[in-house]
Amino acid sequence: MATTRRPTMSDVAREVGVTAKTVSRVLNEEGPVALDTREKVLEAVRKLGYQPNLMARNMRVGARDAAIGVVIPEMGNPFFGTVAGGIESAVRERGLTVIVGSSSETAELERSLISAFLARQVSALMVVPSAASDHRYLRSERLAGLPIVFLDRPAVGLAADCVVSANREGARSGVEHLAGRGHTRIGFVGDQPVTLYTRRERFAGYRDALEAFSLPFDRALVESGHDSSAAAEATLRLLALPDPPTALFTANNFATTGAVVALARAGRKDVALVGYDDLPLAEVLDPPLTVVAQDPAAMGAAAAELLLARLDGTRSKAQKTVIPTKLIVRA
Amino acid sequence: MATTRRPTMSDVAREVGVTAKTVSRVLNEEGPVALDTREKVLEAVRKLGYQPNLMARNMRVGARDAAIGVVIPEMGNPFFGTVAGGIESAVRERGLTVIVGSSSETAELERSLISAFLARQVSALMVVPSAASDHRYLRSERLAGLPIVFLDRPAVGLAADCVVSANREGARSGVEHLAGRGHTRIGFVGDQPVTLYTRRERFAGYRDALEAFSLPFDRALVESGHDSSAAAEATLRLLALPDPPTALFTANNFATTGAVVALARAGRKDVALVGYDDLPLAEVLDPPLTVVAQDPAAMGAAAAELLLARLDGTRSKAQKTVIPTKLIVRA
DNA sequence: TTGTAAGCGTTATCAT
DNA sequence: ATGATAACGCTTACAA
Repeated sequence: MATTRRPTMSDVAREVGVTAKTVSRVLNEEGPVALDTREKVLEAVRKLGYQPNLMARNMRVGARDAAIGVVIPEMGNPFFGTVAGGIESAVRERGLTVIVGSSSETAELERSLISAFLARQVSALMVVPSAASDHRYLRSERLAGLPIVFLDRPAVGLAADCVVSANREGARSGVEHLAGRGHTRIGFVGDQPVTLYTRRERFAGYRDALEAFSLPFDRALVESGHDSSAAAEATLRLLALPDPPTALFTANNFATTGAVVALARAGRKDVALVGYDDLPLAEVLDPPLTVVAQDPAAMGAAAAELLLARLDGTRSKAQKTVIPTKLIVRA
Repeated sequence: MATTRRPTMSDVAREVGVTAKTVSRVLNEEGPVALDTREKVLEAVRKLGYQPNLMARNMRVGARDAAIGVVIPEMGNPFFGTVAGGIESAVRERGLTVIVGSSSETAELERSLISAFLARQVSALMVVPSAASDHRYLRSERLAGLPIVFLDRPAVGLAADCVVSANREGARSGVEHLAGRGHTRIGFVGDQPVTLYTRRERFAGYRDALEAFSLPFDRALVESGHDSSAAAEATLRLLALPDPPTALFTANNFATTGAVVALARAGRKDVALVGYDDLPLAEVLDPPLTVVAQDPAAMGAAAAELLLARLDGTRSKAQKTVIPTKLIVRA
């Protein structure tokens, strides 16, 4: 298999009998070109299957690559997938490409992904930070004018734009819903590690709600688990308590899934449940699941808007956009 | 805000008092370099915050970018998200970056994404083709030795590697499960458009099963819908039939979600349901949901393996890898 | 209307 | 052990 070399602009030029510059003119619709030269060039382009080399172009023009680098913790998580989709569609009409990488929630991978993006001369960065990461090292990039927007969780050690969910208020509304229905022992199943921004905020909202209803805080009612099977086990531990909770608040979609499965297996339809983040099948569960719904697509779109404004030269100080949540009562 | 220029290799060189080439030598650990020159260079790199420009490097080396372009229909669909995640983790240790774009299931967007990837000199392509697309235009790329692997659905008009689910056999096993339990009128709710490869194959499996059980085929029992609300409506149409089905086979995850919701709203626990593709909450539904489970992560990993082999120079003819499904009986 | 020369930030080649 | 020069594929500035 004679692996043929990819044709360059000069190959096209030679084919037609002109200079590379003329081909460049035709392709960029720049300056005057004789009509039949134009025709011939375009035909040669088709014939040779010529594709311009964007890398070379960008380098010469001194522009960055028309791509934005996006770092998310996991691709398989529909929450982050939807966020990434929101970013992409908001950014597409501007001719920007999205490069996505996943950090598996580790600071090392996050940093190495970001380096890879920077080395590729991306025009902007969008990052869902992992729990342990510190973003001081990005200061020089920010100073150099590279737009960076943080998503779902704010940056650490860096004043940068960010778009987050109304975590604390949302969690509070969910827990108050339970308290309002007479529950006094409400369990909390949150993400791991507990230092995660969203986990901390939602936990704070949980405590806010307890306080608002003058309910005592009991550390024994707080459990954690990163994936849904860990959350299921956490749920069982709570149910096995001497003085078990009569209601649960689960602080993210995996936690909710885990708790729903655990309760169903245990046949415990008497335990009330409110989850942070909506689930596709929430309404058909038995009992139907009340949730604090986020709007991941809106988060992605808002982040993209901020980013585009920065790319357009907006120089205002770092902004924090909070996307409201919505309590969907189904029980 | 003095938007400082990003330092180049020559900047580092000037700082130390050497030539760019020497800096290059240090950074690439190539050729002999005096120990203290090395030290000084590395310090200058740190001090200036120098980041090598990958675009320039790749251009000079004549190598393609160490990235693989992945085209999926939708990021928010956990099936494709998980597939993409499988690809990424399989490919990461080789130092390859994944660039993901979504085609929104349209041939135009798919093609323009692929062009964007090619212009960026990606090392390989991985594509979930949209329904209407034709891939003849990629022949020259294949000839030029660019590895291309098709995922979930084969290429059209192009002999290329592909990794697909055992659609026909899987669907057949699911429908046979229903027939085996005595159902003689089994509805089919599939994807739209009906020309979609996976839809056609799973439909063929449905017919295989009917034939195996000597059940008559009734066109009225076949419905379609692309998202879950369309599938819900399709389900209601089936139930409203004069001689309605007593069981349903839903041919993808959205169709399944839609049908589950529709049945629950109608309070129809008597209608049996088997879905293609597993759902996180399948086991806790009432009645529990029996599914034909796919393995999206395995699909991504298998595709990545094929791709890496091609990158390593394997020149065998196009391969088709079929990932088996598993019937999970829960009812 | 088209061509020539130079240069973007790297690395290959050949000197020194 | 290091440097000078050319080159990758393209575009800018200027000339013809």
